[in-house]
Amino acid sequence: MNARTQVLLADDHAILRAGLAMLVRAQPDLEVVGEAADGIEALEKIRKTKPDVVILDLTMPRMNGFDALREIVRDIPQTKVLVLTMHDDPAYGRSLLAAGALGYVTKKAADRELLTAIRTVREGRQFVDVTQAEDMLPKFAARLPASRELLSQRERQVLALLARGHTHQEVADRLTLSIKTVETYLSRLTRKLGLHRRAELVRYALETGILEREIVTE
Amino acid sequence: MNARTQVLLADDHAILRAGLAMLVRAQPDLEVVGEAADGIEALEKIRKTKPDVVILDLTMPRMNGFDALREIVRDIPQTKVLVLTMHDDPAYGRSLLAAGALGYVTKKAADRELLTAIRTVREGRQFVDVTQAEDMLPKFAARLPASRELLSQRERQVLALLARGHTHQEVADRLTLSIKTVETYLSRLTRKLGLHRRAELVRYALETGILEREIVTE
DNA sequence: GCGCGTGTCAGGGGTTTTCCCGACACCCGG
DNA sequence: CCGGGTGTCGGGAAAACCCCTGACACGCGC
Repeated sequence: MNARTQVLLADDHAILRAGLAMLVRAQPDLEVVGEAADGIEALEKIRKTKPDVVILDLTMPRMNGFDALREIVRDIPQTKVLVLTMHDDPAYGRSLLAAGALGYVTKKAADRELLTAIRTVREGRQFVDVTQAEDMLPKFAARLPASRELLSQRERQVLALLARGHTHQEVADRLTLSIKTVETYLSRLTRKLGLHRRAELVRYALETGILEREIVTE
Repeated sequence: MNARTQVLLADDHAILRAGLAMLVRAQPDLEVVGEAADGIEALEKIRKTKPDVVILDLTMPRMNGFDALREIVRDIPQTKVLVLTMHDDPAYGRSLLAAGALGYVTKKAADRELLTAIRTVREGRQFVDVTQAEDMLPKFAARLPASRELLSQRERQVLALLARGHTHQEVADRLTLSIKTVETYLSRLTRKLGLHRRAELVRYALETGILEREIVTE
């Protein structure tokens, strides 16, 4: 069984994908079996090609990487997920592993590190970017119970747009909603999170990555 | 004069750099003469190698791409700057061109597009990512004349706090200013940047790293 | 099948924020 | 020594936000 490890690339940045593809193809033990520019496309191709490893970006249109991750873990468990993100928040990485990702590498990492990560998760072992792994694995055991279901998808969208500085009306327009609906979401958000000042909501969005990865393409 | 076009890559994501490097090296008319992971390193290497084109990311540690851009334009004008950003805000692109960048390509663009951009700016011609270029170039003519230090320290502080969702009053309290003073800064910001909607200012802050790096401890 | 959470919308009114004018003093460079 | 950029502040009006009350439909779980 010395077939090459099949890798699928999912990232909305075509340039990055092209680079990754060249990098991976240059390895004798790896091959690229597909690319995807968003979560939905990634899921389709994963179902079709059943790659050994998928390199998954989190910020993607249509379906973000986080949701894609959950579906992959549930439906195609034989495909190992290596998350490649731009952010380097250890707390964030933890919830990724909790959600079923096997590896976590930031785009700041060196390319050899990414290759090592691919080979590690291929074996079913966890790999975490050493540059910020130090305090992550220990704490990992004491994971938070699924508390990120706190907010609904729609609420996260609204929060993301709000955090980006949009007015209620702009959010409503973007989501094709009434401003009143948006304000309902906002009031639910403040109630759920116990955060009443705008800056607190923005901070929450920044810290949880909602602002970065909740893409609203409409 | 058929020497290869010398390209320097400045981006804090090593993986992306590696990919870009392979992509560029695969071109017969281009070569990579250096890489940099932050703005300061980029400036050093540009001064040393005087590349024809620098591919410049905006979000970088130590010195962000925007500041680097201004220094390059001022000190090493023979090096053409092609900005490679993750975001796709046309309004933002305009201020990049105003600040002296010759090109503007998002990471979502295809790799061929990036190569075209490199070859275009090499000739001294402007290149703007076609995917969102439509309304940009016309408006560009009506830009403010390139002032060098675009934003003052104080203006950046105010912008950072605003982008974090603070109200004018909160910003004023944090900086121990009158709310009226804060509002003057804001109006100057909008005038300087040509960005009038709040969301545009927030995005500008996110992209230039002002939001993340402008620490206000007071 | 009855809640509960979600998604959607509305009215109204008080409060806050933001926006657009103007103002003045300082420093620095041409 | 004068003009531009900056740092500082005000007044007043328009816009946005906040809050509360109410409504209805849908899906999902127990």
